[in-house]
Order: sequence, then C-alpha cells, then structure tokens
Amino acid sequence: MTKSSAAAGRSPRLSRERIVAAVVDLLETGGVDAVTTRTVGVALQVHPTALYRHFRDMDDLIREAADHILEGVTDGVPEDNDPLETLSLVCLRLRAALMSHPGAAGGVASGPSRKLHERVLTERMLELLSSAGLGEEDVVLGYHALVEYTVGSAVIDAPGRDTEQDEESRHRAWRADYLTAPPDEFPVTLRLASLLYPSKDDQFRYGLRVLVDGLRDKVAS
Amino acid sequence: MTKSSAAAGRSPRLSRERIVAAVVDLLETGGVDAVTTRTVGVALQVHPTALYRHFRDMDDLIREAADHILEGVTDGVPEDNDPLETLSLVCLRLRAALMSHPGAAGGVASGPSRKLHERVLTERMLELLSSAGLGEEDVVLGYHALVEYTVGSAVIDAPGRDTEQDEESRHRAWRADYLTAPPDEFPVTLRLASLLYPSKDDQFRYGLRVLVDGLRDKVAS
DNA sequence: ACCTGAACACCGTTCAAGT
DNA sequence: ACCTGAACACCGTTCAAGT
Repeated sequence: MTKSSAAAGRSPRLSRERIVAAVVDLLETGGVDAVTTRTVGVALQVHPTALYRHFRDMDDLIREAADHILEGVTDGVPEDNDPLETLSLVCLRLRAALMSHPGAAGGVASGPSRKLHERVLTERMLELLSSAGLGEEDVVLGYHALVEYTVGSAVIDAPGRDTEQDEESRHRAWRADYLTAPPDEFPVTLRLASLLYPSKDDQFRYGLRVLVDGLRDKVAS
Repeated sequence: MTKSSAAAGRSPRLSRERIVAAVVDLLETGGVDAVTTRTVGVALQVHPTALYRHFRDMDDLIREAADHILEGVTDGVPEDNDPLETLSLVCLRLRAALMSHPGAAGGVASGPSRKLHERVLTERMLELLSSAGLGEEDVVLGYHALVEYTVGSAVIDAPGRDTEQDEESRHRAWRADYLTAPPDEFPVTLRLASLLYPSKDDQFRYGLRVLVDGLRDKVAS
C-alpha cells in the first residue's frame, strides 16, 4: 500500500519531497551556507548522511531545491497586451523568488537543471518572446540574455552571509568611500559618487527595461 | 633598509604581492575551489596559516586577487568614434579577464571592493557613458546594468569544477534533452530546441549589444 | 616580526553495520 | 529498504610557540 509491491518494513521517515521542503526552508530563513548535510539533518531529526539514500550528492539536492523554488513563478502574472511587458513581469517574479531564497540563485546559476519548473518557465518565456513577433534567432538569444541578466544579477544582489548591515547604510558607506578618491584621476567618479548604488531593485529594473525595450525594437526587422 | 626603521630579522619570505600572485596563478590554472589555504601554502612553500599575517581572512585575499585581475582591462582598448562602442569592448575585455580566471568572477560578484583597479575600471566606464551624452541618472544606472550583466553572466558562464565535458557537447546533450519534452505542454521549447544554447560568448555578445544599443537610444531624450 | 605546529570546529562523502 | 555510526579527507581559523 505504500509504494512498493512488497510493503514489508516500517514506512520510511524520509522522502525526496520532505528533504527538498526542508532545504527550501533553510534557503529561505538562513543565508547561503545555511544548508549543509548537518543542518538538514537536525531540521529533519535525522542522521546527516541519511539524505544520500535519496540524492546522489549535495549538488543534486541543491538543484532540486532550486527548481522547486521556480514553481509558480509564471502563475498569476497579469497578461499585458504587449507580451514583452508580461515577460518583464515574469523576470521580476523570477528575481523575487531567487532573492527570497539566498543560495537558490547559485543553484540555478550552476547550469540548467532541465527539471519541471525550469522547463515551464522556459516554455513561457520563449512563448512570450515568440508571440511578440520576434524571429526565432532573436527569441532564443533574447531568452538567454534575459535569463543571464536576471539570474546573474540575483547571484550578485542576493544577501550574503553578512546581514549585519542593511543595504542602504552599506551603499552610503561605499559612496562616501568614493569621495576620497584623488580628483585628478577619478573626476567622473567623484562627480557622480552621490548617485552611485541606488537600490538594487531599481538597478535591476532599469537594466531589465533597457533589455526588453531593446528586444521590442527587433520586432520591426 | 628593508621597510621598517629597525631592520633586524631576516627578510620576510612572504608579502601581500607574492601571495596575490600565487592566488591569481591558482585561479588561472585550476578551477573554482583550487585556491584554499593549503594550496597557496604548497604553492609558496609555506605553512597554510602563514597568510594570516598578511590578510585578515580568505575573503580578504580573494577580493585582492580579484582586483588584481582587473588590472589592465581598460588598457589598449581601441578608441571608437562612438564612446558606447568603446564601452562595449571594455565589457568584453572584462568578461575575458573573468572567464580566464574561474572563481575571480565570484570574487568581484561578492560586492565592490573599491580597490584600485576596480576604481579605474569604474571611472573609465562612467566616463564613456558620460561622454556618450547620457544624463547623469542614465550614466549611473547604465553603468550598474552593464556591470551586473557582465559580471553576473561571467559567474554563470565561468567553467566550474566539471571540466570533463567540453561546452559544445554538453549543450548538445541539453538540446537533445529538450526534445523529449511532451509536445502538448512544451510546443515552443520543442520548436526551438535546436537553436537553444548557442555558444556562451555569442549569448553574451547579443545581450551586450541590446543593452548598449538601448542605452544609445536614451541619448536623444 | 614572521612563520610554524597543534588544535578546533566545521565540511561532504563512503561504507559497514544495525533494524 | 532505510537509516545510523564511525571514519576519512578535507576546509578556514585561532593561538601559543619557536626563531
């Protein structure tokens, strides 16, 4: 009745699903190095090495968890008349999912898992680019550009292990630091120092807009 | 005569420069996790903990090495009539520097070091954007967008620890994998599968072009 | 002042052993 | 079949000790 035909032993305490759920949880609450064999062990009240019955190695587990985080990214995104605007919203949702789970960005950055939720996201993005009227070449290259920008900047922007200082005060310190540069060697930096390091979300939105608008220009050809 | 006024003991075997040089070397030949306290120890014929006299911790050392890799990125870049084309070349040079030193990308991705070579690169990029005729806001946001795209995609594209398979055969396997998807759920993916995963450099160049061209459109405003 | 040696608290992973 | 226990080969880092 459990899953195997010969349901002999007591029911297993672990499963891929339960392990993934625990990892997603650790990815959400803790920082990047919050998920280790030991931490998932205590989270599931189980020996650190128990997960090796269900996953080949830590990398396998992280990638599965990363894919799980991609679930629902395309759901409920309001449909705009312009497919590229919808796509822009999808990218923002993708970023939000990655940012709310520090360390997950590194997981998807390590290469395409070609697992379910990633496939769904890929299909949706390709479809939106295609229905915008882009040629096949531009659809594929545009897809890659948006993914690399969104995932790549999430890797950069995701909160690391130093959550002590908040983003704004850190940025303020950086700007102040630039003001100490020698004026004859760094004139432009000095002139613009006060504008450097706007909020990371504003940075991301700007680049996303440039990319999306640039892709729209390719439709005419 | 050495450096301190009281030059008593024998001259030190180590220095920040020598350690950084060794790390840059390891970053170039080996993969991402090729640089550890132990590996720099054997490279310099020195005890693994010796570097703690010269650097606060491993992070400090990696960031210094990452900055060293940025040296000369802006040197000898041919000056185009259009500053944004020169900027495009600078980004390509930055990518080349990061790609040829796997792991260095992670170093600069961990946040701005505000060290010398990074400052030089920042100044040059801001200057090129400024001389292109962009407003101050666009200069700063354009700078951030280009850096996040270039560094972020380098983190994604940099060769990891699995150098067994070459890029092209891995991409071929991925494309083949997409062809096994159920046709009714992934029609666009199936139609475009053969076009997916062009060379990483081509991917990067495409997105870079879209970004640069998009920034040029902002000049008119 | 600069480096070594020993030690500590971690990692991921393997494999024999228990149930 | 599934999990535990012990063990191995690694990490980064601290600190007392040598010279």
